[in-house]
Amino acid sequence: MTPAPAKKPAERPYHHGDLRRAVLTAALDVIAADGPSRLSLRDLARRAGVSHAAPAHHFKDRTGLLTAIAAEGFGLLAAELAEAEDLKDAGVHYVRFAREHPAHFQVMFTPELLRADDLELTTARALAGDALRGAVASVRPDELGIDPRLAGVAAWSLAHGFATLLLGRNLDDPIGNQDPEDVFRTLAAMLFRRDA
Amino acid sequence: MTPAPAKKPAERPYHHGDLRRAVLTAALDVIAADGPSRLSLRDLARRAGVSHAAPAHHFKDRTGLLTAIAAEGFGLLAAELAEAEDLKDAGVHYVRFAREHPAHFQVMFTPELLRADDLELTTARALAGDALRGAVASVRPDELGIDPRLAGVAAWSLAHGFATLLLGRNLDDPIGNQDPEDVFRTLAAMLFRRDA
DNA sequence: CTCCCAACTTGTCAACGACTAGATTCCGCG
DNA sequence: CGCGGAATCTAGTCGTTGACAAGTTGGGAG
Repeated sequence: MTPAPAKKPAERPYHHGDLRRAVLTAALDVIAADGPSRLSLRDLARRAGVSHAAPAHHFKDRTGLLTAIAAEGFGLLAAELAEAEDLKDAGVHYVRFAREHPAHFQVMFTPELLRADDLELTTARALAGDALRGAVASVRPDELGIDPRLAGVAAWSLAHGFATLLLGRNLDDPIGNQDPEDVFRTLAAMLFRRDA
Repeated sequence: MTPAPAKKPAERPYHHGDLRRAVLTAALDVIAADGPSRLSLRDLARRAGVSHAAPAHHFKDRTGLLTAIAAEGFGLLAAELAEAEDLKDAGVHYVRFAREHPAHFQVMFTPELLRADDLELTTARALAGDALRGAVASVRPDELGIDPRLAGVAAWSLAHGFATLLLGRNLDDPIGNQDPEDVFRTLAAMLFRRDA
């Protein structure tokens, strides 16, 4: 039997074709523009040209939609971190991810919007966690001189804080129009410089 | 006809007394427990024992309430930072503030929930910004060896990221049951250790 | 071809934010 | 003391939303 990948061959008959993806994409637009609070399932349905209850069939409810977005985000983050060459570079990729997927990033770290026990979410998050720990392990222990677990927390905190403040437009003044990734490289160098 | 028999010592008079403070406090409870998204003006009114439209008189609308909370938060943060002795200590106080006022902290850095041009908010934020810059200025330039503005960004990013991840319960595994402030002191030491 | 089931629709309900008009109480000022 | 304006709170309403229930459509497996 053909697996029937079910791409979208039709315009918009009774069946939308790929409503799930359409709703996800529209949701990401709304969140990036106005935040998760202004997200409305009915609005997404309108944008997709379907009835007001159609999205619920794919995501159960609002929380389900946001959980799906977070899970997708952790998958994308894991892929991004996998490309990093060392811990400092992982931070750069972390910041890049936040800037390229601001909606995902925002939802991923707003736990009260998510179904914490969702399987897809927890596995995707674990994947991203593995990627981070892998980056930490790539540093020779004598290079940082402290518990590698704390080094991971330090790197994560610095990257997460920088990314969060950046997305919240809190760093516009201090860093002006410099490339954020370059600025972050400087910060990371402060954290991981070897003692002479 | 005398009104209904008084059930409790303080049967609700027509005027609440300090509804503004009561609504603020209740809102902080709700936000700390369930996040700003589950905040409902009508629910707060019920908790305070007033009609569903009463809170709007003090805060105009939902955004007004959240803006008032953020402004109060920046004031509290400025006071907390003013007690710091140096930049590293300012970070410790920043983390302490986030733990002691999680609801304020969350709202302060969720700009899409706030009225950005609100006067009280902008002045309070400026106050906190001054406090942070003051802490940065307390460091002798040769001690960090880089642009002091970037040092401020680094310190803020580290403290903000650590606090954010902490409140989101993302660091439960890595730091176990250690005192978060102690952990942060270690991280800050990484950032600001002098070369050689 | 038939039947099953996922995708989608229509209808409904309670809750909410926002707005309006009106009632009650407080307080400054004469 | 009392008067009048203003602050505070109530009551009613409207449009929107999330969630749910029940019915409809159509594609595809057998």
